[in-house]
Amino acid sequence: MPNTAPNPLVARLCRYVRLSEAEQTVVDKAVAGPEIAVRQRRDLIREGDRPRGVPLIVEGWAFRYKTLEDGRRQIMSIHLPGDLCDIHGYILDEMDHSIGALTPVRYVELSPDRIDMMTGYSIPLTRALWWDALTKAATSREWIVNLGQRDALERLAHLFCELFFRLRAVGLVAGHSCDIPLTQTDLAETTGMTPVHVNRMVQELRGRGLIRWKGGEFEALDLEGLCDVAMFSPDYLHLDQAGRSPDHDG
Amino acid sequence: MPNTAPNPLVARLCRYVRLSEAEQTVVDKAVAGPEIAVRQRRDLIREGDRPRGVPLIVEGWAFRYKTLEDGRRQIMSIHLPGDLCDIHGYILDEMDHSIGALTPVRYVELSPDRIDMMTGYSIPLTRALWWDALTKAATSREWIVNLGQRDALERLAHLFCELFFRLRAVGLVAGHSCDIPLTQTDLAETTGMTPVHVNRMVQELRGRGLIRWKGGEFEALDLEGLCDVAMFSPDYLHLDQAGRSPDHDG
DNA sequence: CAACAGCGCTAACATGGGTGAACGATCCTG
DNA sequence: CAGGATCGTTCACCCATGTTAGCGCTGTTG
Repeated sequence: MPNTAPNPLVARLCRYVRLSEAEQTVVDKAVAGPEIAVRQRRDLIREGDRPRGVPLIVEGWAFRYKTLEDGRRQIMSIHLPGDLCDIHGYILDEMDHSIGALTPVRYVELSPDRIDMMTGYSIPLTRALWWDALTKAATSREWIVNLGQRDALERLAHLFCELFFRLRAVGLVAGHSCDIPLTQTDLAETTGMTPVHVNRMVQELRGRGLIRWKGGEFEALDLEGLCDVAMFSPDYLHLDQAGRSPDHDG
Repeated sequence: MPNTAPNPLVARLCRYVRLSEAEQTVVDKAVAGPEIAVRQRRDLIREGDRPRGVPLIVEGWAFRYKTLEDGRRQIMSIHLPGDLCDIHGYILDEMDHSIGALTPVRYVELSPDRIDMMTGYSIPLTRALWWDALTKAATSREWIVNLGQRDALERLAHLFCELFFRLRAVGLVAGHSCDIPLTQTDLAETTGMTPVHVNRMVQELRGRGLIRWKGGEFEALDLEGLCDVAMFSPDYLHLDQAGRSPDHDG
């Protein structure tokens, strides 16, 4: 089958390390497999399930979340196209949280042996996969800082910044605009506030002329200003090419 | 040199997987090396430094933290004896946060090649190391849930529960007691509240007869009650032997 | 077309937790 | 022994954020 669309995992790993033809082929083979489609608001995997393999998001937005006994829910991470969800997570017996689809999602499930095929293949490939895992760990730590130290406005601004930079790194930003298909309730469950307060803070960011956001269409009117409010620095994303041209989708 | 004290990393990995004599020897060799002592409140590594190797905590408590421009500080994780700090973190060019010593700390720094020696040695060993890394990732996610969804009392109770279970798993609990050598300011920087409010919440937990905590000596007077308040479930720690006898100190 | 659900938005009110300041106890140090 | 630092503790006050309720728009479905 002809590979018209570029393999999103190859693209991701090339951000970290220069991969040889042979290495790229290995990754291609690992990713070759049936794409699975999940409808919006359905789960890819549920807490308590035995993990089957490692989801690689091909299209759409997914998220990890955990629900407390009394129904409160926290979104613990957001996964964009090209994101590998917890490589090696399959060795645990049981999921301690769920992964759901924020939008319609298409993903490939990499089986353990395909993962092993990649991780064992060569030093650069191993390194690239590790780099990816470390970046995710760093992001998760940054969310802890966000929730622990920043106030509501800063927190929201920070999340917008992170999403913007991550989307840009995978070519999903055109000019200063991108899709952010989250509801205000999603943002609330991500930033640990109520939907009502998210609304107040969104209005504030709009009022300051920092963002436009309507019907899922997001525009960073003043990216620098937004970063300032958030005290955002993209270091933790370890984007090699953080400064590269945003409209690089050719 | 005779190994009187058992290798803490071997002990840790044996929690996850049964290791052969040969595998244990490999781990022993990887850990063999000079112990480094850090004084209380000093840093093991600072943000911006190039990581040298992977610290393995032998004794004492360490913590990762990040400081915002305006001085606010968040503790992102706590490392107890036997904890390996971010295996493979050395492949990043630069630390995006710091690691400090809460108490006097003794640690060994595993060089990259020693890490590689272990990770490549055998399937069970690789798996054990992964298991450990995954557990840390899960803990980090749980902290996100804690900060995002639980209120101050629950958050504090949850932290005490986590520390208690983790200490118990490494044999540092006797009966229902253990050392928790944190100041209330440390707890504040961990749970995202002010020291004043930490104090109020500690009093509340004491008042309910759930804990005793004085001069660093902690006692879980009513562990079940504490877990209830916190909505704590130890699942995410993936302790094989969560229920084992607490006073198992040889 | 009617009914309904999801979403953004607003308003009035309630409260959890922050703020700033102070005091005593303990410990270290000169 | 005096002075200073650190830590736990308390208090009075106030603000950021939660709570509850409701409105209107839009899209979906029978």
